[in-house]
Amino acid sequence: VEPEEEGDREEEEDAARAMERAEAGAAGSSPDAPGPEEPGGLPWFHDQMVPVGSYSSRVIVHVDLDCFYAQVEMISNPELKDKPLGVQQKYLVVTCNYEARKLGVKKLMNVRDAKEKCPQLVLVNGEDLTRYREMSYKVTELLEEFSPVVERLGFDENFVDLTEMVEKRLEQLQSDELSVLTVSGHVYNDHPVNLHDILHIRLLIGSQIAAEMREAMNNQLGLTGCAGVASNKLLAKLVSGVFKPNQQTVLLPESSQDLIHSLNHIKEMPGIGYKTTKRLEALGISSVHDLQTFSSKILEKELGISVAQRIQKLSFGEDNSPVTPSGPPQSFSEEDSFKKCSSEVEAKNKIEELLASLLNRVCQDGRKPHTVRLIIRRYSSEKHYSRESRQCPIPSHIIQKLGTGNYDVMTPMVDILMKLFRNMVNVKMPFHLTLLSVCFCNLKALNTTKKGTIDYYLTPSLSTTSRSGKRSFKMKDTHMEDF
DNA sequence: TGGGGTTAT
DNA sequence: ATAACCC
Repeated sequence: VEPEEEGDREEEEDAARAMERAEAGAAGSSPDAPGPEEPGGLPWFHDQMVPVGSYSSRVIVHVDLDCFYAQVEMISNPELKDKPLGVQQKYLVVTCNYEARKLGVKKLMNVRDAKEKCPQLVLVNGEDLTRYREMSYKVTELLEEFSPVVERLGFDENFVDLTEMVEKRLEQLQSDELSVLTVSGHVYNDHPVNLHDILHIRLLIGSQIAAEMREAMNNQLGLTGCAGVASNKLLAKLVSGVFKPNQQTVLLPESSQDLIHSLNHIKEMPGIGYKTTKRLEALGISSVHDLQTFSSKILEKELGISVAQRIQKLSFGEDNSPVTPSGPPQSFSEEDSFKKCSSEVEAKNKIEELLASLLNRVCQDGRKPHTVRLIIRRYSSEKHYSRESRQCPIPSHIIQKLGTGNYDVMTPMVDILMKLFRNMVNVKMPFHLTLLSVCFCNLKALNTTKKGTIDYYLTPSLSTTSRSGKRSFKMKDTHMEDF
């Protein structure tokens, strides 16, 4: 499939053009192409394989667990299994099992509406995410056994780049196995599979790996979910939802335009969120086709070159973003929302609760946070979404004591958080908060400072510039001396 | 709307 | 520190 010229073209490869090349090479029309039954043992496509290190069409799987929180609850308490079950946070049913969905319960439905629709609905409280988080990482770790390149998206979705794994299976494939190669699960739009098309072959192998992943999730963790296999993350994600509970779908390249045009509105395009949708609608853009055909120049002026180019590519089903291994989390946070918090004592109590949970989590993780942040949401009748935050470095003497669980780290941390609080909220004036959140971030693997060694002075992040506070590389944190 | 997460600016 | 995105 490798093009001869095109030396310095950008890595993003047009799926359609890759296809043309693949078809031209793979259709068997070339008179001197070796046949599938070639006695040399090498299947016909081996000479089409892409040289190591060059860009090629990828095989990506998107794995999406079915109603994840509800599944975890049903595993915790099997008596819930055959009942309509909703998971409640505050006055919302954030998710529910399929029994409940059959009876009309929807995600993010008000508890009152849900009970009205479905009086038999069983509700469990899901405000404590601990068990969901733990199960979520078990899933990611299981997938990492297949291939280490796993990117998490929320607690219940993962992308895996299967390209290398597929290449390996392709190399092991015997020519007599090729003719009996079959897809696992659905093919989007029932598009016919062409075993003479190398891209089809690779995606079929991807679909088999996806099936193995779902089997492993079910056998080892007792979880069901969907999977979508395609040539990039956008398409994999879109196609994973086509057949819904506990099924999988592969997208062949010829159907990618059908898939993206199956979206009824650009707001359904992953990567186009609330704000961008509003701005696009203001430009008269509402369908995928509208976005495809809209002037690139004007779009760039309106949204900035970065967003404009990215989302317009998305509208064609193009997405060159890599599957970025998530690894361990970048931050830990705990939040609580409420109708009203209007006194400092009240806030302090809530902050202490959040902090206590966080300290346990951070202790378990082993790494040390070097930054702490306090986030609030103020009451406002109309204004959607507005959070404010203050953050500061955690003093090193506190960081040292974080893992030990022994010394009292609560008191000094609460002091810091309350200073951040008073920096945001004028406690001498009336206030009305509806959310408090504490976040630990800037996590570092402990004790690798090499202090006193020559490395210490040769490592830019450790030497005096970043330690002298005011001359630091980026001065974003509120420093405690400023109070 | 909950209780989380991420990256870019 | 905020704003956008994701679940």
